[in-house]
Amino acid sequence: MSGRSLDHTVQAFEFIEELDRLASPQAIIDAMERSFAQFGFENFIMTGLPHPEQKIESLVLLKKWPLGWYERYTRNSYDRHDPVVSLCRRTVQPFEWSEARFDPETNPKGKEVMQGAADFGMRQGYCLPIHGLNGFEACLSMGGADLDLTPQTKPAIHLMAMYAFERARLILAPSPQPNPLTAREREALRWAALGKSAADTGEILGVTERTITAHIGSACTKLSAANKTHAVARALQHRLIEI
Amino acid sequence: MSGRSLDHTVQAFEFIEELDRLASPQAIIDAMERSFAQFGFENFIMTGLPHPEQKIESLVLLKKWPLGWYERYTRNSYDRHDPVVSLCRRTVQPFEWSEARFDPETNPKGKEVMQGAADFGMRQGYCLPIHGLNGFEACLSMGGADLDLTPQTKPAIHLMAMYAFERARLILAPSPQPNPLTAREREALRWAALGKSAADTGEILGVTERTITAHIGSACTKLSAANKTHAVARALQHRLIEI
DNA sequence: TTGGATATTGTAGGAAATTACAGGTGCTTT
DNA sequence: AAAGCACCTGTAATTTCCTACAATATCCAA
Repeated sequence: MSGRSLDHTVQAFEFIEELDRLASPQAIIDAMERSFAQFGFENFIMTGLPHPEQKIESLVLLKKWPLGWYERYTRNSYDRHDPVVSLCRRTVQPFEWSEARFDPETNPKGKEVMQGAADFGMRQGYCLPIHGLNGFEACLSMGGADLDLTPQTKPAIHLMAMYAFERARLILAPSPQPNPLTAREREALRWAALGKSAADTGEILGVTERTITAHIGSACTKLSAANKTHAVARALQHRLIEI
Repeated sequence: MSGRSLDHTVQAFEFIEELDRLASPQAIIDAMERSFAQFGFENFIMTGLPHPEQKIESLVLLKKWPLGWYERYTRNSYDRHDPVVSLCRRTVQPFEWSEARFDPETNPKGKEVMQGAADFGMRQGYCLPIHGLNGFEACLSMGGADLDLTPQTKPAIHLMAMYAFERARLILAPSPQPNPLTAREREALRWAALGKSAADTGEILGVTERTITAHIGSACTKLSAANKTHAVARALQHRLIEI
């Protein structure tokens, strides 16, 4: 192992040790800024990936990101066309932005997004997808003009990014919003997701079919769902039920 | 950082570099045996987590595991009661076996499993859960009599375990199964997940309601789903559709 | 060229879901 | 005590879904 790689290695573990002592988002940003700079990263953003009805702005945990680019990105909802976001949803392994292929036919804005990032000084990038349980999706995406990405440095970056994300998540852990569904509504949806009819579920739970129908209807209202299938999809998406 | 931690750090990255050159499962086992020994691990097993109808034996990727314990474990289907397996399904972060709590009331065999492992020389253990994209669940579980688990060594073990798993997965399971659904079936399910009726979707896709019904029916057959809601839930769970 | 997969559409009957209207019980908070 | 919420149930009309039986067209690979 070369001396330079060894440096990275040691600094990666020192960064992780340091993380445990950081108590504020800004402290994490500062530490990341210092430690990721050795690999050429000038910017980074840590964010959840939005559902269709969500905006990415509401899911950003922390960032050091070109302001102009961030504004243009959010204004144009580029996350819906970003090849990096798309690949992020489809893999659990970290990847270089350049590996995020896209079809210009079906996604004409893909090129626009990648070019925009380059215009703001991020010609290269590295992205760590985060997949939690039940479909929680997030990422730590890092960019720069000239990166030091080699088979030696990538694992170090990977490790640093993972622990940085976990630390930020711990600190910023959004106050857990209470589940809007009642226990019965969740049960009714859960059995529906498993293919049971209202009559089936009623038998399982020892109530009438009519009661289950009422619970499903109530859940549909709360979830702004058009029907049972829609409600189940939304409940799964938002991890309100587990199957 | 202490000298001892530095050793671990360097060896972790050397292990990862070495992995890329390993082409057989046995070579991975040998390398893991050498590299994990420094942390006190004498045994390890890399395995998928079984669904209710599966046996864990069919999902083991590779192992260096006490044979007597493996036989007793599989014979008694201990994986259905193992607190480590249970926690593995519920978290994405690595954990010590001792962190896997269980309620003796609802899971009387939990104690039996943990004691059994200890009897075979594994009084302590560390487990890395693996959660893939299609609801795929796996883990790399490692055990020993006296482990060196500290805030310094854990990230190194974590990194080594991740890359060892990924390498083994590459060698042993090179071809992920293609999406069993056709493009039309996915479209039909996607619109259903968004709350559209068959008639709605037919209008959107420019075909008749009957055609959408046929696609949904076909998807139900392929997914062994009882109805549309069930099919959508399964498709979401296995990430066959994106909404 | 021929078989297989995919996509498409039809009819028809029964099952299930959705909605509207209406009401009762039990528990907790104000 | 009153109000609010979760939970439970009923009838009835309407919509949507599911399935069984059939059939045609296209594309692609053996």
